[in-house]
This record gives sequence, C-alpha cells and structure tokens, in this order.
Amino acid sequence: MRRVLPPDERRAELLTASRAVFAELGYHQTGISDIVDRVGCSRGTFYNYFDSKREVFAAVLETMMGEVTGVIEPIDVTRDIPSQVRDNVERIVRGIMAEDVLRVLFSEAAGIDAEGDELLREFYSGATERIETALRTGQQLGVVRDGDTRLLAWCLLGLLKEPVFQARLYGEDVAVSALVGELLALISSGLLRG
Amino acid sequence: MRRVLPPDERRAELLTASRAVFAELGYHQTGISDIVDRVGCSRGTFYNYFDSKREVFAAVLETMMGEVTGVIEPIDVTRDIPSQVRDNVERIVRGIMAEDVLRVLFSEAAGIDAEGDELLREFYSGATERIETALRTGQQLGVVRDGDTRLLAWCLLGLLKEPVFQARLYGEDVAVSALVGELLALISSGLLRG
Amino acid sequence: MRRVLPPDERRAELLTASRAVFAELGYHQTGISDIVDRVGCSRGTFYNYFDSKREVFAAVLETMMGEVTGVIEPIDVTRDIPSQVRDNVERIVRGIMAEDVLRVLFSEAAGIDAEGDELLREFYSGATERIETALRTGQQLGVVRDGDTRLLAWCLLGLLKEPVFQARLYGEDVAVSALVGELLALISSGLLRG
Amino acid sequence: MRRVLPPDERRAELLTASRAVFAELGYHQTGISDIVDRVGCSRGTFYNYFDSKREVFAAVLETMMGEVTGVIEPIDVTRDIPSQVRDNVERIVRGIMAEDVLRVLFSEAAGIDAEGDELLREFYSGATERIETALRTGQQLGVVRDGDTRLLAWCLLGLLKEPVFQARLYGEDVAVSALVGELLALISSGLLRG
DNA sequence: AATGAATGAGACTTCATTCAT
DNA sequence: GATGAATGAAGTCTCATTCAT
Repeated sequence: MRRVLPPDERRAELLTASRAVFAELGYHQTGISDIVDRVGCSRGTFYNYFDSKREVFAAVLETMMGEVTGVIEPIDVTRDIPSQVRDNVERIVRGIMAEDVLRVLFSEAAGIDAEGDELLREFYSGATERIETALRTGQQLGVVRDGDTRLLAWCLLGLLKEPVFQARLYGEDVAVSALVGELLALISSGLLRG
Repeated sequence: MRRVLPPDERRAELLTASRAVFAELGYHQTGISDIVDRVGCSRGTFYNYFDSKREVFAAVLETMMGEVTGVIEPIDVTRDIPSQVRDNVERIVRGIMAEDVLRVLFSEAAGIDAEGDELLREFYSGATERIETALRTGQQLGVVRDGDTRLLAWCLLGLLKEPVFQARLYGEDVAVSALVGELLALISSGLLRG
Repeated sequence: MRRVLPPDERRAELLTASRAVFAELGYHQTGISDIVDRVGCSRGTFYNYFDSKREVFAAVLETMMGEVTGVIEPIDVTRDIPSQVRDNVERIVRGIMAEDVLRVLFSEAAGIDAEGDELLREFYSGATERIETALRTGQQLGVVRDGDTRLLAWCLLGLLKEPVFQARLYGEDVAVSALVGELLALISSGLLRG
Repeated sequence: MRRVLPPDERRAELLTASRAVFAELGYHQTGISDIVDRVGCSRGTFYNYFDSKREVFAAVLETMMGEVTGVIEPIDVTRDIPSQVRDNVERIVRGIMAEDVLRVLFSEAAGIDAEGDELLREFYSGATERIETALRTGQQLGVVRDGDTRLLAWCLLGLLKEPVFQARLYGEDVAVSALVGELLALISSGLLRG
C-alpha cells in the first residue's frame, strides 16, 4: 500500500500524471484526487511535492515550454531559408499538437487567480520574445518585411494557438500538413490574391 | 432598501453589471455576490432573472455577439473592395477591443463545464461559419486565394483574438490603428518580403 | 389580467386549488407558485387570504375533515347493526380513497413544523375521539368486545390509513369492495382461523 | 479540535448521531448542521461519508430495517403456534417502539423527493413481502384464514404503524403489553363480540 | 382587492488544503 | 517520506414571505 520512492522519482511521477490529467480534463475540472488516484499515492504526498494545484500546473507548463521551444532549430543563413522556415513551422505545429496539455494552457489558463496570471505572463513573455527575436533577425536578413515585431509576434502566436484551440473544442484532429501549408501560405503571401 | 424595477430594466441592469464584473474578474473569480453587490440587489433577485452563473454568462456573450457582428458591413462588389475590407477589419478590431468581456471569452471560457463548452462551440461555430462564408464569397470573386476555408477562418480568428488576449494579460491597451495596419498587411501580402 | 373577486370566492378558489395541488405533489413538493398558477392569481393575493403555506394546508384539511366525517351515519340500534357497520365502513373507505389529499395527510403531514404538528394532533384527536365514542357505544350495546378504546381506535385508524398510504406509494388504485371485505372480516373475526 | 478516527468509527458515529437527530427533529427539520454539531466534526467530514442528506437517511433506515426484522423468529410448527405468534408480535412491537427514528419513517418519509419515494417503496415492498410470506405459510398450515394476502399485509402494517405514529404525535409512551394484548385479540378474533 | 418584483435566510454541497498519525 | 481523515470557507441556489405599487 505504501510505496516509498526517491523524491525525484515521486515528483516526476506526479508531474507526468498531472500533465495527463490536466490535458484530459482541463484545469478547472481536474481535482487533486484525479492526480493522486492516477499515481496511486495519497493527497498528503502530493502536497509534500507541490504547494498547490496552481503550482503543479505551473511546473507542468514549465517542462512543456522547454520541450516545445526545443524543437525550434536556428536558421542557418548559408542554407535555403524558406525550407528551414517550413521545417520549423512544421515542427512547432506538430509539437504543440502533440502536447495535449497545451490546449489547456491555450484555452483556460487565464483567470485562475492573480498568481496564475503572473505565470501566464511569464510564459507568454518568453514565447513572444523568442518570436520577436526571430522576426528581427529575419528583418535584418531582409527576409521579413518591416513591421511592429510585437504585434506580429502576437499574430503569429494567434495563428498557432487558434487551430489547436478549435480542434480541442470540437474534439477533432487537424491534418497537420494541411494546416502547415495554410500557415506558410499565409505567412509568405497573405490571404488575398494577386 | 428595496428598489422595485420593471423586469426589463432589472434584467438589463443585471446583465450590464455581470458583463462588467466578468470583464474585471474573469468568469471563475466572479461570484454572484460580486454581481448583485454592484447592482445593489439581493442574491434572490439575481436568481429571479437567471438560472445560474453560466446562464448569465451565456446571456452576456449573446448580447455581445450581436454587437460585434453588427458592426460588419457586407461588401459591395461594385465599389472598391480593399477599402471596404479595411473598414470592416477596423470596425471588428475596435468592436472587440472595446468589449472587455470578450477577453474573458477569449481566454478562459473553455473548461467551465460540459454545457459551457457546448455554448462555446455554438459561439465559435457561428463565428467560423460567418468567416467561411465571407472567404468563399471572396474566392468566387477572385479576391481571396484558394485554400481550406475552415482552417483559414480559424487562422483569422486567431489573428483577431490573440492581440486582444495578450493586451488583457498585460493590462495594456493596443494602438488599434497599428494593429489594423499589421493585420491588413498580413492578410494582403503575408509576412515575408518579396 | 387583474381579476377582482368577492373575498369569499377568491378564498374558495384558492382552497380548491391548494387541495388539488397538495394532493398531486404532496406538501413539501408543493410551492406557492403551483397554487397561484393554477388559480391564475398572484402570490400577493394568496397571502391576502392565508398567512402561510401551512395555514392553507390546515384549511384544506379542515374542509376535508368535515366531508369525511359527514359520511358517517349514526348507528340505529333498532335496525340490523352489522349491515349498518358495513355501510359505514364502506362509506368511510370510499370517502378517504376519493379524497386524494388525505393521502398527503396520512403520509407526510407530520414534521412540517411545530405548529403543523399541533394541527395534526388536533386532527387526530378529533378522529380518535369519534372512533372511541363509537366503540364505547358498541361496548355498551354488547356489540363490541371489551378493550382499551384508545388503542383500539388507533388500530382502526391504522387499518384505514395504511391501504390508502400504500396505494399512493405505488401509484395504484385499490379495489374498494375487496378492501372493505377484508376490513370487515378482520373486525368481525380477526385473522386467525377457528 | 481535530479528532481523527478510523473511518468505520466515524461513519458509525455519524450514523448514530443522524439517527438520533432525525428521531428528534424529523427529516425535514433536520439540517446537516444538527448532525455534525452533535458529532463535533465539520460539515466536510459528513460529506466524506455520505453523499447527501437523503443518503444518510437511507443508511439509517437500512440499519434499522435489519434490527427490526432481526427480532422475528421463524415459527416452529412442531411447537405451540399461538404463543410463538404472540412472542413475535411482542418483539416486533417492542422493536419498533424502541426505535425512535422509525416514527419518522412512518410519518414523514414520504414526499421527500422522487428518489426518496423509491427508497420508501423498496422498504415497504420488503416488509410487505415478508408479511405476505408469513400469511401464506399460515394459510397453508390452516392457521390463517383465507383472504387477499396483500391487503391483509397492509392492514397488519397499519396496525403496527399507527400506534407508534400516534404515540410520537402526542409525545407519549405506550404500554407495550397492553398494545400487544389488543393486537393479538384483534388478530385472533376481531373486534366484534360473539 | 390585486399585483409581482424583491427579499434573504438558510439549505446543501465541493474541494483545495492541513496535519495527526 | 507517506498517509488519508478532517477541515471549513466559499459557492450556488431555493422559496416562503414581504411590500411598494
């Protein structure tokens, strides 16, 4: 009944379970019970490793953040740039589509409470900055047209988030390659003809 | 102490207060108390007009939905199309920026509960269909390039939602005209140069 | 919309409606709304005629009490007594079976509140006394065997109430003549053979 | 302040307290507060053990049902039957008289709500069937006269319930032996003389 | 005499968190 | 380090009753 584990393993176990449960039920519908039941430990144990429900959610997001940004490869200016952009977009889309719990982040992480919003700000600040850096580099290389990089970064974020969000809402899967195609077309030449 | 009002006025009063409170605190942080305290009536009165917290949220969204879509003007093909598109985009952006509670819808309405998600689905189905219709018309007119209208509609939604969401997150205001400019540029010719 | 009635008529109308609704839904499930909706008047009007839900229930019971006891015919000792007993039993059974709201009285009137219990006590005191009087008369006539008339009165009450209660519980109707037969057999010679 | 108990004990404690409170106040007048105050634990603790007020009432009834039916001894046909019947009747009467909360069941359990009525139906179905079985056996042994066993079972139920109910109503105690005497006399030879 | 909007106490219930073991 | 019973604040919602009109 009592299962003693080295702290690191127990923590990892709880983190994994939390990620799965948050992904399945969403933040608000998830109870601590759902997490500890999945792990097979007690409520008390959970609180030995995390201070609160929000904290474990934060921890889940943090581990994810690393995984998502890890798939991005820096552009090598000596090689064909468009194909590298395409590859990056595809990797990112695949990455966030695969990460079910991101959908939760994208759709209901806001408004949990004041500290939760702070967490969210940090998350998005990081993401936005990365995108802005990439955009500025592109502008310097003459690949990206001029414009307010912050607004553009938000727009790009929206392009990536919304399909994920909508797909979750309807419980559908999205054809990644089709989506990547549309995104690239949008980025490269917009929506209008001619 | 007791303030008697015609039902329509009381309902409107409650609706307005609800909208304001939801906008300020978000859905989950809002309690019925916050709403009735603002109106200056009793809990019971609230429940004479709405069956539940979710229902009043739904009602708020419904009134908003009308206001937002109301600003869209149908395109007149005998006149200059790009400028009409620009005007519509600007009106929409202004509309949703002005509507604080939309930020709540955009950021935390998901995951309330099963019926709440159904409500959300209806909301987004409606919006997506409208956009798709517009896109298909544009395609027939030769103004919009080919592509999966559903995916494109989602992308457009994302372009509109994300800046609103981000602005709320940081408690900032966005320069509408700058944003409209970037959006139009994105739509008309993408992000990449040449 | 506004329907002005002489007080007596309005009161009678409310009383009739209350009786019907209590009979259908039971005391606890009945709301003032159910009563006034049936009458087609406002809540306020109801409270012009009755002080409370319990009071209208009391009034309903009172009118009923009269109707039920009214069917009992005094025994005429110069005529055949058993057949008069049979006739009375049959009339009583028919009377209480017909009076749907009696089932409510029999099954859930207790425990409403302190005053409600007082009301119930009065109701049953009256009934018990009537039965005891009849029993004592019977004993003096040598028709009824000796015994504690109070306990016997309760037993008779139980014999009358329980079938009504059970029938309501299962939503069934009872064959009155069969029931009367069994009751008379029980009264006249008990349950055991020989 | 915090009192930790093994679940079985806590549950038993809550059950005992519930039984006492229901017996004292009746179902409708009883609040969860009354129960937990008596136990000296928190509302939350109550809900760790029972899902609802109705459920704890059901649990109380269930434990009681067992106690009451447990006192009945099967008739041994090789021994004197009437005295065994007398003993059983006496044990049953004593059993239900001792069980204060049965008075609540007998007087106000109906009409709580749809599920409550279902519970009641099950309770009475069980009781009625037991009695019917006993009656049929008696008929086969030639001890009980012919008759509709269901109606007779209801009559017997009524004979047992009503004195209990009346005693509660007046806050009186009943002389059990006198009652048993009257019941047996009624059963064996009815109410009428000769 | 009639209306019906307003009231508010109090009911039941949930669940993140604590802490004695 | 682990347990899980206990907590209690906070939430939503009901409905008999009141009273301004």
